[in-house]
Amino acid sequence: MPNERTLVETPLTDPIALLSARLAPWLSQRAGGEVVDPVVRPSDRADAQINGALPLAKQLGCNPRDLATEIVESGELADMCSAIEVAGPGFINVTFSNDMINTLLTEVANDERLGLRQASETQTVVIDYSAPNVAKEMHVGHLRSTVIGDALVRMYTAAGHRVIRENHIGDWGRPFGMLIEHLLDLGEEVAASGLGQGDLDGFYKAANAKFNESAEFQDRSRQRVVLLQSGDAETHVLWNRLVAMSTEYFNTVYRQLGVLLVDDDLMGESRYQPLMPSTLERLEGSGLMSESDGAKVVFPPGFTNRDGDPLPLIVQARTGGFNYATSDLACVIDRVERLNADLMLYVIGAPQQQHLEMVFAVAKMAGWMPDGVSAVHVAFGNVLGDDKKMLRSRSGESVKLVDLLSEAIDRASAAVEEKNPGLSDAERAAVAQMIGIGAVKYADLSTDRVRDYVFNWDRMLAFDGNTSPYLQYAHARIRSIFRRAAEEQVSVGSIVVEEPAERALGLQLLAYPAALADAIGSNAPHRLCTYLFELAQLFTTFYEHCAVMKSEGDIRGSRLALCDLTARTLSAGLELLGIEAPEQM
RNA sequence: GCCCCUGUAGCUCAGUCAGGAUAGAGCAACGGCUUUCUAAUCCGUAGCGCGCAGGUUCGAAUCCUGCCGGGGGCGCCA
Repeated sequence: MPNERTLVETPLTDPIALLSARLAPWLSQRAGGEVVDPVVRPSDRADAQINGALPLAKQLGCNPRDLATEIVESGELADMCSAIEVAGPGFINVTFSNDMINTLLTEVANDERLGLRQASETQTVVIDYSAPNVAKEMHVGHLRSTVIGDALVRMYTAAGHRVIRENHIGDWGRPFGMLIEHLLDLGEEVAASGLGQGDLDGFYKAANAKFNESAEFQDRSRQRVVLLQSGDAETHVLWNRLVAMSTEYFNTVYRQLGVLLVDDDLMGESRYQPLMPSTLERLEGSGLMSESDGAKVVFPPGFTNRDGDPLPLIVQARTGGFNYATSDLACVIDRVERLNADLMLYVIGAPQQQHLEMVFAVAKMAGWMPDGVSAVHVAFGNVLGDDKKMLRSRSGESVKLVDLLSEAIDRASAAVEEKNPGLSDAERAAVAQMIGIGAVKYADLSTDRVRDYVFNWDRMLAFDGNTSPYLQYAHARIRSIFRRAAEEQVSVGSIVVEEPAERALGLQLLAYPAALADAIGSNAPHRLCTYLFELAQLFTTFYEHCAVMKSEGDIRGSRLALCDLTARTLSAGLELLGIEAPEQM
């Protein structure tokens, strides 16, 4: 797996990274040539603390306080700091000089990329996400995959990688026999008015009910599956209709949600069917495959079943059919050999963990994932209701994603109308869309994805706390300042931090690339959320304490520049999360 | 039975990957600031010792072991 450093280039404008880079050679020399991590961390006692003296002193067998003192007295860091002192058992507390902060901020303010550097080694990153099923409703589980995957796509792209989106839709398999037969029974006109209008659940349930009730329908369905798999032309036309109607519907959801997925990203299960025989042949040739209970299987080491016996990955059922393990293996081959993937992310629910681990293990054993190529299961937990159980509608069914999104927009619209009645209908609609969708996405992205989270309208739409509206509001306020600045014909000047609130805001602005690196390194968008929330908090503190337009001259120019950089950082960060930043709200 | 994830203030969550100095935020509670650059804000008070018990370490929410609660997975569906 490529390490964090190759995924995100070390920023040249982050004081902590600069401090670390400055200190590392000195420490290394002191340690006799070994590579030493200075262990520089943000601190609440100063701007940063250097902890590296403690472990190094232990290694060298000297007193940690003396070593820390030695570091301070070396003068190595003198030009970066306005204060530097040894504390406690050997910590070094560092206060960055305002000169350095101003220089770095000026550099970032003049940089369209806000200090982010292009990766020196571009990786090809394949991201598998969303994956709804044809003729089935999208629900909150798809929300998570779609929203998290979309954020990762944007983040990796921003870091300078080549990102390939893969929407592995469920467009193949046994249910398609009954779905096609049901389509025929209804007639295409009627089916289109159902599926095309987004009544996927109704269609699927009706087909399923018929399947359970009618032996005759079951027969037809089974025969239809055979026809589909054997490539019967008429059947394929019908199948294509089903897929087309569903993907059209998915696209309306994607547009509503504001994610990047388009038709070119569709890479459904059906696409891997032709690759499966050769996948099996290659497995056979590798000598890994064996037979068990009539099925063709591979036993990756380390997996056991209930009885403690080795657990197989079944690649061909007793009946001769392929299954999702075969398909997923073919998929790995395709991504590595056709797409040249260096890194494959699977944004799929946590229950699939063992399955994916087994697939990855087998792919490695077979040599399909050579050194330098890696696959990561980006797992996520469930969306819960207030009762801490899986989110359900009042009638006890899973919640349709479209209903959820339109409710979000309705609620946002009502809030906007109350808070800012001056907006025109069109403006309100646009803002409500940004706020409602942003709130839903941010609620999903802002907690550690492996945990379940509780879905709560009031909390996610609140204008304070760690929410999307709070961040959007901070942005809108800045834009408001600039509307006024334009009227008064004043513009940004050069940044000179003076007040504590200005300084704190400035330091946070410089930490943007590091925050992205952190988020990418663990495929954790919530880390970016945390950063942006802190940024918004520091901005509002600054906003309260440092009047911008009421100040004058260089101070006003500097504050405007800080405002501008903050707005750009908020907007860019939100964009990486797939959330829009309104000009007013 | 085995394996995986999870357990931090009343509530919702950061912090665990890379161990550091009195454990953080938001909400709710309480108390302040307002003829505002959008108060959809800001300032302050109070509240947790991190599921439990051991261990490693100069130092543990963070690493290790065991146990407990919650969720999930464990052969021919995907």
